[in-house]
Amino acid sequence: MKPATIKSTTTKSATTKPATIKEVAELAKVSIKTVSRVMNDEGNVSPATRDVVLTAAQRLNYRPNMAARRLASRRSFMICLLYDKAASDYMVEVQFGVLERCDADHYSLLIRPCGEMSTRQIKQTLEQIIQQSNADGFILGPPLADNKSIINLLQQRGVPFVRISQAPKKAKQPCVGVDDTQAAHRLVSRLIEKGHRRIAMIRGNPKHGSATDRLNGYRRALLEHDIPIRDEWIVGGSYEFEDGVAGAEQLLALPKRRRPTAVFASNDHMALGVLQYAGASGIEVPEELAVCGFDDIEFARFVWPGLTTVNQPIRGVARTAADLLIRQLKGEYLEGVSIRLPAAVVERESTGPLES
Amino acid sequence: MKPATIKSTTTKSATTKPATIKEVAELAKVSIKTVSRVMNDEGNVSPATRDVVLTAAQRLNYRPNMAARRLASRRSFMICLLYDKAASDYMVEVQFGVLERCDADHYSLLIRPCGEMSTRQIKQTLEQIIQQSNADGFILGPPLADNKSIINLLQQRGVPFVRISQAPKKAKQPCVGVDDTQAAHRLVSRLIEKGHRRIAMIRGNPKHGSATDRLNGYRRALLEHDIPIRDEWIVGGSYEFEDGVAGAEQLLALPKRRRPTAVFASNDHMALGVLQYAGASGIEVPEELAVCGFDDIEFARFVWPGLTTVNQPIRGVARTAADLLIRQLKGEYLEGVSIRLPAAVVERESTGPLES
DNA sequence: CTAGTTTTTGACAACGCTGTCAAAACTTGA
DNA sequence: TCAAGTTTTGACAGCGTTGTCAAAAACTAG
Repeated sequence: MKPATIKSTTTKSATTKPATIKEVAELAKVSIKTVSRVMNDEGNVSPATRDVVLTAAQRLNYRPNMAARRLASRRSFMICLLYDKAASDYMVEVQFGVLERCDADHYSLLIRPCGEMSTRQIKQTLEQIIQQSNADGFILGPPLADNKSIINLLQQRGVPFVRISQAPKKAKQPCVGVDDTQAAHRLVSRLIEKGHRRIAMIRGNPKHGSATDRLNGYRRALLEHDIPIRDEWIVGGSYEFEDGVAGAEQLLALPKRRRPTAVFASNDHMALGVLQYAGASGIEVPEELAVCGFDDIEFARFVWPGLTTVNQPIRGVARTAADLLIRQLKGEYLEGVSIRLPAAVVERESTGPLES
Repeated sequence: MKPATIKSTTTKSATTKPATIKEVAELAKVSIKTVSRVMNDEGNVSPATRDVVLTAAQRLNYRPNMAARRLASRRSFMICLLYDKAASDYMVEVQFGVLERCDADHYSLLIRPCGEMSTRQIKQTLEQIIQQSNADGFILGPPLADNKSIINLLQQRGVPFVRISQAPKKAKQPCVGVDDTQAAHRLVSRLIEKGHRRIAMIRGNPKHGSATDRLNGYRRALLEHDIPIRDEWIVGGSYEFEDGVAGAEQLLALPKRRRPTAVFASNDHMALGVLQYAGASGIEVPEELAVCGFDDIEFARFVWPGLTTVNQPIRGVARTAADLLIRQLKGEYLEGVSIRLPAAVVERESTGPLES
């Protein structure tokens, strides 16, 4: 049976209530199921029918009702981004990246910051999201991405998820991250090339896999250049500005000849802390002390001297994570996939004159 | 008819598929409608029945399926936060605030950054969200909150929304904001108290209502102290770091006696730009030049000298906005409501010694 | 031209809830 | 005790899709 051709009429007024699949079907003189097939690109629809349906849909300004679709298909077309409060710039970038990919496939994004929650609370929240909102999948930002307990829960429940983490480990779930070790290695090597031999490091929050990776990069760079690794040049921290201040204080209190000439802080916040301490105590950067960080947050270029650091392709990582998740939701098999995007060293004034 | 009491049995295993309203009804020996009433606090349910239903629900670990609820009730229990890309710290705070309130009433939050979209595109996106996702209401962040065209669209469609804006204007829709004029006035007054007479201002992005307000506060403070307002001390800007740098350059290029001793930048980004320019050109802050900003972004306290600025209760504003929206959705009549939260001046080193 | 195969189409029952409306059960007052 | 209210409860029809399965149509090969 040939579907009827549609005669043009006036477009529906903007304030009318949305057209339903039934109306489209009537206008196109086909069954609602056929309309459904067309809207979902299910195939097995003759091109002619497809056209008729499409123009009918367009004429009525039809958009499938998500609630109905969700109910009937038992999928929510929602993915949930779970994250700690983390650095705000970082998360905004992640959100952008994920959203970009979601939009392409008409997924909605649910955001769920878990800053002040215990693991127990997070798990409870997760249960609720899975059951109530029916999220199709999750993206875990750091450091939740490395939380065994949460991963297990998701795995048990059989909900697909992708981790954004620097530490892929042996986990089966897809994981996207930046090669922190390599980047840290490059950064420290650069310091060595510039003539530094006494290079200190301020470590990151041990809860984040990235902290270890960055430390390893530092170690490897020193080893490769036969520079001994001294414990007194490796101070603790947890990614906060104040840790940088404290670390700088500790390092610069060392007797002159054991005092480092360069500091690699595991992230920019801490590096800025070092910068502030140096500024406050009259120590010239970079002349007396070279400083570098990691992350390339917005303010790395706003301070004086500009901070040498590592720029991570956060948005790209996030987009990739979303991509992996959506592909999984479409049925692709991605077990064990782990993608690491390279990060670039950004040199600014805090490690010496740029023309060097 | 008395509903049956429920005998305790083993709790449902975690991996079982979610219980439905029907199952709860069966267990409680009531109709599904009654369960629905209890779950929605509809009233007209006897306390005894209520208890029975509640324990049944608990025993089955029942959570209403959102998709079904949405479809049946023609509400989505979703609100959409629409914003420009804006400063990331700002938006993260807004998100937090809105989420806090949303969680309390089991609303989901849809985020929709419109950074690189034209007004036309935004309107299209809006239509889609309204029709497809059925968002119950919107929260507009600045500067979208001041976009006539968007407001009109929402109004026409009859979708409730709340604006987050400094410039309530005469609009009918509820609006929440910070009293920027007052805050700027206080800040500049403080500078005057400290002895400054030659106070410059770097203006904000004219698209944001806040830019005008802050300028007005500056003006009023000067007027009140009989300090003439000089055009050469008011330079343009659009809230970007670089505008601060450029503004500082322009201001500090003035001949010595007309050169300002203090600069009020309309936001922290620009103030940090001023700080950087000063640092790079060997001008001492605060000795030669006092600097202050607006917003109290995270880095205001991380630079040296720490930046004097205005701390806005962003999270509170956002929470209030969400509150107004949700109350509207519940049927409250809030036309014309406009709430302004006060902001606090935060003094740091950039405007002189703190003990002053 | 026919039987067999594949492709295209449609009827109709879910999906899990809320809205409507009427029935049942309780109150109240005379 | 009964009629007239009021409160509590339930039956059942949607809500707008998708999934299932079978029928119809269109091809293919002999």
